[in-house]
Amino acid sequence: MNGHLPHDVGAIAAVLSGIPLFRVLGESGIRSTAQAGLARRYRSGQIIFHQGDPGESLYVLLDGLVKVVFTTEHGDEIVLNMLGRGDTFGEMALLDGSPRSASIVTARAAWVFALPRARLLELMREHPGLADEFLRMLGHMVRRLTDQAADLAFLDLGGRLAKLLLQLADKHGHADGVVEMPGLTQSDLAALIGASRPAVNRALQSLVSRNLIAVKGRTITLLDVAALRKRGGL
Amino acid sequence: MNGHLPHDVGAIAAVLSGIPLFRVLGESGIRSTAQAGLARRYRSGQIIFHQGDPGESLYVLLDGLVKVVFTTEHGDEIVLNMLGRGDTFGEMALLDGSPRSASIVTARAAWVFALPRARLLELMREHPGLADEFLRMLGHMVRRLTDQAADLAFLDLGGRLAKLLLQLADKHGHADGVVEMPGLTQSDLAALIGASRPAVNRALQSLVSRNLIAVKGRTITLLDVAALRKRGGL
DNA sequence: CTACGGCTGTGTTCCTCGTCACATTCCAGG
DNA sequence: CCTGGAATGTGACGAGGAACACAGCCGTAG
Repeated sequence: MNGHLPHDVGAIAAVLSGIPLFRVLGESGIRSTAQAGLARRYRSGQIIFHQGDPGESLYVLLDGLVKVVFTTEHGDEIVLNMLGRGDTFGEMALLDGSPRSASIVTARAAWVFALPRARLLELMREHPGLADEFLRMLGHMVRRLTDQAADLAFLDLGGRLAKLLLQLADKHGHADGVVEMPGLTQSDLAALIGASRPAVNRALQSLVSRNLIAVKGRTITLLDVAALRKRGGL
Repeated sequence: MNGHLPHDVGAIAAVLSGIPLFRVLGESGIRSTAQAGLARRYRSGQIIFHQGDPGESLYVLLDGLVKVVFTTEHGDEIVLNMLGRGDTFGEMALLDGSPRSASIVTARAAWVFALPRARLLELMREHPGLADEFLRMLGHMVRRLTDQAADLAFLDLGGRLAKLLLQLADKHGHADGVVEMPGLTQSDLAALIGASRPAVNRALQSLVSRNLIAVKGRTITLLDVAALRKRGGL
């Protein structure tokens, strides 16, 4: 959140051009896209959209961190993914016109770019390669979800937690092995691996006691990546 | 498997035209597609392709029943889906060029149509609407998988089984509520809901004892759909 | 500075379900 | 009509983790 104005087109275009999905649009396409959408800022803990809403925009997370939350009919929540700078969300409801399949909640302050559906469809007509990129992206999503299902079926809680920490460090970590996460509570970790909060706490303690990780406040440092990988079934 | 010759183009075209994905090709497109691919027959228990193989074809299940099997590095297997007449498989590896993400195993004799990648790409160039259909299909797949993940996280074994039976009856059932499945053992049911085989057996017995279902050999009849839906968290 | 609300750390209890072990039934092929 | 291998039905046992309950902690807002 480097002090950019909400609608600094240059800054928006800069982020967009770092995303494979938009790269196919070329320099000029990216610039006009940046102008065709709307950028907004959100404080931590806000809801960008709700599961069940009609889907009228594609979103790009220009900066910040958000949770993808799926809620069952009974109010149970599972966090499907954490998204960071450069990630997109809201594609699914757009592409097939169905309601939003999950909610998006900011885990810390976020800067978000929204591209209206109509403009996206135009872009897809002008740039046939864009559809291919979406196919690739959805394909990747399908693979991630099948992995997640397999993990839930075959890994115990400790294994899922170890794997999660490795993934978080890989995707959102700062220096090597440091997972800093303002806005990510142990309850969130629990919702990410389908477990109860106390159980996650105990699993973390167990990893600490074996010197696989160190926990200080809300920052987790991975001390023994090899052992964690083993614990996570890799 | 109504005695059609393996390469009966008319019969193939008939099945293809019942599939939304191909409907956008129009009558003539379907016919030429039917001729551009290869139909094969498989016995029960055969493997159509292996997870990890390169993906060189899109498949359409003209008739029969197949399992989509995902195998972990340790050899544990989860059945991601059962596919029947008119379902397609093998899209994913095709669309992004990555290896097959799961194996396909016939659960009973099957008649399968394979369309080579090159021909599919041609079709997508000629018919831009085809990409949209794939996007819709993948979107649907993503939704199914998130549901499955939520089920694994929040439903107990009995609930997952009840839900599974309802889905199987809905998709592959004969008359109302009858799930007949030659080739689907209780081990397969277990692999579909991420549970052990003995546990599935006991859960079935439990449903029988409460008169929610009847089991005779490998045929399951749903007696009390409402109660099953409730048990499955619907 | 103090108070309050959310997060974190732990104990206790109970129940689900995995694992192992076996008996029984079913079916296909000799 | 046997016979063997696979699928099914059950029992016993133990571990993992959910649910509940509560005690320290830590920061933010009065």
